[in-house]
Amino acid sequence: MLDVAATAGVSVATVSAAVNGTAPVSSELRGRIENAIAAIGYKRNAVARSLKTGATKTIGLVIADITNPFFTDVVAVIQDVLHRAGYAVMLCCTDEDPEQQEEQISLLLDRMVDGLIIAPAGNDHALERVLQRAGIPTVLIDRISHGIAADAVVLDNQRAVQDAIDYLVGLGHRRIGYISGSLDTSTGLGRLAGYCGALENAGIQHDDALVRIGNFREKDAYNAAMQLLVMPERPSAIFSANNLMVIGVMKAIRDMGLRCPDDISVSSFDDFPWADVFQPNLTTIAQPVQAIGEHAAQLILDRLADRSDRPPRQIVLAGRLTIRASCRPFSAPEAR
Amino acid sequence: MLDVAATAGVSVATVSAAVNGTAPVSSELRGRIENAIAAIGYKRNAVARSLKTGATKTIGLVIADITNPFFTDVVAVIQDVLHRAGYAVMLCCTDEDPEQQEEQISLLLDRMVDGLIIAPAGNDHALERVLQRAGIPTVLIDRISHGIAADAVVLDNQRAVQDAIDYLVGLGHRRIGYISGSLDTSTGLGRLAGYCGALENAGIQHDDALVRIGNFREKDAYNAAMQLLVMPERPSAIFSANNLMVIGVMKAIRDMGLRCPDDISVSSFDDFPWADVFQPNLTTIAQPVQAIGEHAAQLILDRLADRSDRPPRQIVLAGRLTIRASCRPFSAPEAR
DNA sequence: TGACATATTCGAAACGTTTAGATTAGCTTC
DNA sequence: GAAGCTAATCTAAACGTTTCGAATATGTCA
Repeated sequence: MLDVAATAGVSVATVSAAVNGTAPVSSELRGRIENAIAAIGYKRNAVARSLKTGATKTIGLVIADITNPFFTDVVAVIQDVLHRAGYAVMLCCTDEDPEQQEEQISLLLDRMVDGLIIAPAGNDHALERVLQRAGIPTVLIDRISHGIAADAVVLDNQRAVQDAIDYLVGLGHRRIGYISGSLDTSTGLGRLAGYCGALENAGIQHDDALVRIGNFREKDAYNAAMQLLVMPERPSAIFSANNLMVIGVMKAIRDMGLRCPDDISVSSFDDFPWADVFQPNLTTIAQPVQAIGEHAAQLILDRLADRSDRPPRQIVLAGRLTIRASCRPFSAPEAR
Repeated sequence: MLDVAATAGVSVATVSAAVNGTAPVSSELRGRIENAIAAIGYKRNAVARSLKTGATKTIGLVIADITNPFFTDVVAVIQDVLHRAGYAVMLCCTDEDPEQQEEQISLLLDRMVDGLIIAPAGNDHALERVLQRAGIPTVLIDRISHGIAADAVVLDNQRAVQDAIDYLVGLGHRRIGYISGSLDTSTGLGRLAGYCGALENAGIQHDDALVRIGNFREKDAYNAAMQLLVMPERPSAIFSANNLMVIGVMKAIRDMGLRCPDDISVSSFDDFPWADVFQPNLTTIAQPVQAIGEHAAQLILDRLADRSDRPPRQIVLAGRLTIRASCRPFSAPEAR
């Protein structure tokens, strides 16, 4: 900028004013400055700018797993909206590990991000303290962390799972296996509550043995499903609490020599773009990823715009049960 | 940091030395400083640090589409390696649009990233100039851009596709449809060359009408496949040049009332984690995503470590044809 | 013509670090 | 005991911006 000022024969203050349009500059000087900029190939140094202004125009985005299509779908729309608003996005993954989460958030805070969008892993109170201290706008997505009073956009997980289980019950299923996500997350908890609620409504006795923890991971879900499938009286249907886990469930079913939906019905949280064209065509709960992303981005932009301390807003969206062909009416097992 | 220095009763230089370990500090002062840091809750300001040192410890990562599982797999391992080395990653998406690409790169350059990992969109010479001017270490992944002399890690696309087409030819197929990616990319070109090469080797006359551009996008691929399927003498097999497009191909097949593999064989570039458990079990070319990511990260770290101007290294990896059940031996159409 | 408002432009002090070079203190060594 | 080292610490100048208040120029009005 000094070089520009020198070749244009003006002061740096004027260059700054011209570049940012923060103060009137005569067209004469503006012309000279623009020429100088073009000649030198000057680019404003965002780091120095950030140091002075205290704003990096960057948002930190913390999710569990970049390999999970649900998160990437949401990330894609968040990025889109924020870029349009002049913000860059710094993406970090926690692998569902609270310790890594803290590390990543610390890294983002070091870099002075202006705001944070987080899908919290675990239910650590550490997060609460860290965010308190950071004192920057934060919005929670997908999951909420107990005790953190922040803007959030989440799904009505309980309602959504209840719909799915109701559907299975309606097909006559009574012994329904449930592969749960980590119970350290609000999603894990909420979805399980939906399962339990639906069973209770239907007057079906809850059987602890039918609920297994898959930690939202394919591998863990595979093992969990295996345990379900080797039971003497195995479930006639299995519900998986997310997209990654249902792959594990399907692999377990295959490895046990069973077929879906002939031998066992399967349904899961999160939709797949290919579900319509690959068999079994999975019956899923589709999340409104577009809406989730847009709301999250908008919430953070609002907070960034007016620093007013309006009370946190929680946006709750609904999942949509998408019935395909992976669930069959219950039929008594012939000879197991 | 001044606060820390003040409460510890030392100079900022000493605090800096203690924090960074760049100069010896007596254990006496080190203790006082550590206490002061704990008391105040001091965190080093990375922005100021970057301004002074000229390094942001951040790598820009530019890909086409965060929604594409191939890219996210690669991104995941790159992030992992770079984080371990103390670098943050800033992820940007171009949507295969050279203009957006330039914008995103500009944004990263503004923020003074220390290096760039790019899967270039288009074959613009603009990119070349921009990178030249930026003068920071760059590694290209997945695709190479003509005329850019940079480190790169790519696949032997031609060889890989040739293997797949050889396989189809071996099954007796003669009219093989090809859904191509954008021919502005080296991957689009290389994969098409593999198709053409295999056909030539087999002595099969090339038919332009069998090659359609799907631009690596599901939607475009759907339309492209539709054109193939309404031909009077439609192909008996279709190869899709990436993962997103094969979904479009399958949808087209379904919408035409056909079945895979009964009526038509399908194969594609890029593997799916669920391909083993959903029918038709796709025969695919799996890319070594782990290796791609590790090499890319290592190349950039090497460049960052020694600024030596060693000639660019190009790492070429091999794809692996994974035969499943989506291709059948050719049988003459009965009554089409 | 002098006083005053208005419109531009400029000088210089931040922002929070790093770091080269100066300073000081404490030891050796002759 | 002076000279010379070494080790630890400090002072102060950067890094490239933004921004406040001062300075300058131009025009207007009495």
